Amino acid sequence: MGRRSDHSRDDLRAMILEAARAIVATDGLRGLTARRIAKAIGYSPGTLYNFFTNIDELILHVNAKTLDVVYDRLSAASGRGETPEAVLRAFARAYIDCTREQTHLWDAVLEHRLPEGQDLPDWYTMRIGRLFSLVEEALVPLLGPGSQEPRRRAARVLWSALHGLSSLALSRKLEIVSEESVEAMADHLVTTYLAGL
Amino acid sequence: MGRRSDHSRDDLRAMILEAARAIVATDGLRGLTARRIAKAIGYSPGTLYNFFTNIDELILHVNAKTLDVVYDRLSAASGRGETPEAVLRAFARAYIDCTREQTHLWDAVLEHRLPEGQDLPDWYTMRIGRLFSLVEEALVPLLGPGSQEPRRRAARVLWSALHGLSSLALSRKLEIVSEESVEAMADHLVTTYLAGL
DNA sequence: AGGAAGTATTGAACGATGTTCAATTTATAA
DNA sequence: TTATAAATTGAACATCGTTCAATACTTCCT
Repeated sequence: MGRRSDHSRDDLRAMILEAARAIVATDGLRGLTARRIAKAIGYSPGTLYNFFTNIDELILHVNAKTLDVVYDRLSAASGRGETPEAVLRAFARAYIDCTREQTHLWDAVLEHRLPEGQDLPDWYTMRIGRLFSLVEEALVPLLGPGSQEPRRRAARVLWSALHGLSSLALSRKLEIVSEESVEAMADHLVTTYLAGL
Repeated sequence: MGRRSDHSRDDLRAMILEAARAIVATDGLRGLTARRIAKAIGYSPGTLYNFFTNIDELILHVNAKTLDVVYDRLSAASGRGETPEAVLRAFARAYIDCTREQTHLWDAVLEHRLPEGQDLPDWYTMRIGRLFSLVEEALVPLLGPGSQEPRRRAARVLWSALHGLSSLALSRKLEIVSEESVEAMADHLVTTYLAGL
């Protein structure tokens, strides 16, 4: 079989990623294989390698999409809330909700590692940086716009802390009884940390 | 080939785990294969399956050992420090040092997931629980021995926060903009959170 | 001592994986 | 219409985890 015109180049690329995303969403990273993606879109495995150099890069794009979704959710949540504390609590809540609604997709973000020696590409790290920035902006009213360094640090620490909380909760390593308690713990974390500042 | 008497049953089991651990330590989880472990100890791949039901269970044991090392290090560090804050800072420091010294081994703990639907065995979750307990004990002088629930929560939140910090640091997702050391951020986290309490 | 019973170990085999690439087929340009 | 370029295939390769009949060794019993 040779060149087809069933789909444009961009469409095909999008189809691959969408199929991969759907597989990860239902079966996790373990369920993702080149042959399965290919079958899902009606192409052969080799076609994937016209768009991605290997499966790792493809996963990176799937994860980038997940990061985008989280970013959008947090952006939407940043409006709800007057005080910085309220905004940050909304962030925490949105983040936890997000990871709970798409467990496998978020798990893929945490689980996946590039092979030894390979660094994350810039277009990927930028998406992580954006999340930090969101928190940083929320801290401006509290710490003042002048002092960049303390604000930067606070944003990183606070975000990392929330990340740790939700990641342990996701893998059920917190031995939590009810699901409500993760939110309660996040609230507690935000309040206490801000009070400490 | 049939039954050998080169090593006792316990020795052989220990050899398998030690070989697996060495491989993970140098090449990460990606480098770990049944055949490679077998070759390292001079046995055939099939032998591994006399001791472990599958590779996932074997990895779980490798990770359990890593958790034990971390626990021992934290225990040793708990002596250094008068105030709760000093103890917790020592914890944070020990934890970060630990994950930095054995990057790949700790990465394996974070990276590995069991197949869908399988829960972590009790002998594994206990090792996680012990780490929480360590933090909880350090909080007794601060929160009093009576109130279990707030102490429990504080321990979980604080530990999760440290975990998030070091896990993001390990995957180099924190140094995206700032240069500040992880140790400084951990110190800041402990101080601020305790102040907030 | 010698044979029987039992057990540990093997290694070939199976189905799956990621990845490559010559061959093929189609679209486009001349 | 023909020539050129591009995209798609699918068989092939090496490797993976895992299984299991065959085998070679230990141990036990007589």
